Amino acid sequence: MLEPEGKIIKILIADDHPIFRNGLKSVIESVANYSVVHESDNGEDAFKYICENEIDLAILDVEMPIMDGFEVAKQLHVEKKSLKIIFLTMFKEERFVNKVLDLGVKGYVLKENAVIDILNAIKIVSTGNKLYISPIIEHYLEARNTKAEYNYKESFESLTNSEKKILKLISENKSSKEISELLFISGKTVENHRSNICKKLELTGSNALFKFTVDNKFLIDKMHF
Amino acid sequence: MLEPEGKIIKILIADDHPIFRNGLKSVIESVANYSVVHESDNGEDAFKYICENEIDLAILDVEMPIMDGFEVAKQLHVEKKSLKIIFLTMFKEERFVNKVLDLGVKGYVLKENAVIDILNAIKIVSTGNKLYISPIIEHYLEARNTKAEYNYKESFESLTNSEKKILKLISENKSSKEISELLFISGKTVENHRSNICKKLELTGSNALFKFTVDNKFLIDKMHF
DNA sequence: GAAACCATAGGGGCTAACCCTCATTTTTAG
DNA sequence: CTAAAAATGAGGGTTAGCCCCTATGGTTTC
Repeated sequence: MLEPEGKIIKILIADDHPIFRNGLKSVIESVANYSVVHESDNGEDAFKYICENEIDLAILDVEMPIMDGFEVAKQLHVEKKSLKIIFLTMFKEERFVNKVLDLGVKGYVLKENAVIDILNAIKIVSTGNKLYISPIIEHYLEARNTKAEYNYKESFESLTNSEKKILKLISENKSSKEISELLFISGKTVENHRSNICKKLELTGSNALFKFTVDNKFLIDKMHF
Repeated sequence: MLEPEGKIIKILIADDHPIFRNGLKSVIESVANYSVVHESDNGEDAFKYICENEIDLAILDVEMPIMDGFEVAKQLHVEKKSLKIIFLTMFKEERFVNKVLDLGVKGYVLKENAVIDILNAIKIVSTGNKLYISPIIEHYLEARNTKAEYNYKESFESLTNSEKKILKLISENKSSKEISELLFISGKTVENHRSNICKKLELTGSNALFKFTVDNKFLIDKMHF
């Protein structure tokens, strides 16, 4: 493993599993000019360290306590432009990848491919402004792009605050009656909102909305309003 | 880290994340008489190795390709009585712990506590027939035992084959009409089955069945009929 | 062969959610 | 200030699923 440049690349790793962190560190430091300068077991600690110290690259686990990888990236990329971020995750779901790219994250590496992929990812991401995504995920994306897929992100943004509030409660398995009692509004209003949500999300049929919230619980939980 | 006995304990580790495996190995082998004799990145490989070789302890990730930890344990504990099994997992859900204990698995360690817990677990499990469960999970279990919990496993077994078949299809988001067309039976029959399933599972109210299948998808997928 | 169980099927009632349309008030934006 | 957008409410219709009942033919079991 040789690198053309002698410059030391300062790396932060954040993952809540100490054993994984250990393994990751030893893989990374097998390359001479890579140095792991800080380890975090949660997103908040990583965020603080990055704000207060100069580092080149942050490798963030997506699933972490306190702040997850998404949160950290969201807070960071506005202020720190030189910083590169690589996500480590177990999820190969497409929707994640989209979200990641929106945040300005440069790398997306699947944990099960980590040994092979992480060094490639660091190399590509740290030398220039290029993107690295685990090959297996790229394969996924290609398959995805062949079929025209409805863009839920866009649709979510077309929802009003009331609609989002109600969508959230539907995802928590609340009936229209329960929602009306929680929000101190008429049951009829709730039903009207439901109806409008269905229209905006292009959902039709019995229970379509609840089924949608089940399938997209992740996105709904992350919804801000 | 001193051990009273000089006997070498032969350990197999199975986890689909190579970096985690590396880290785990180095933690384990920091103890003189622990030796990792084989690493697997999937359950099937682990199963085969264990069948063909004499090892003392298998540390299995619950989430693995081909065969998961549950499958491996299920196949093994009948034939190999001297073998000890420790599960490594990210899930602290109670239902998993119950399932694990039923299989004769001796250890249950959460990945986020792995560095501290795994060596304790190996020590306790390998010296005698004792059980080790990550303290944080034990805390969970205590809380759980105070409330009387409905036993779904029992209820599942009370379902007839037709009912199970239909429950599976409901979990796949099929309507009664669709199910009737798939099974070549009247829609009314499907509704009767639904009704009986609701009675057996003690579910009432609109959509309760579908909500149940969402919450218990894991169990339904494992259902045999 | 009676009892029990199962799969099948239908009648009929009820409700929650979906689906229109319309109307009023409040908030927001130009 | 005015126009658009959002939030609230309602009337009225359809449907899927829940729930109660009965009933018939087929197994299994004692």
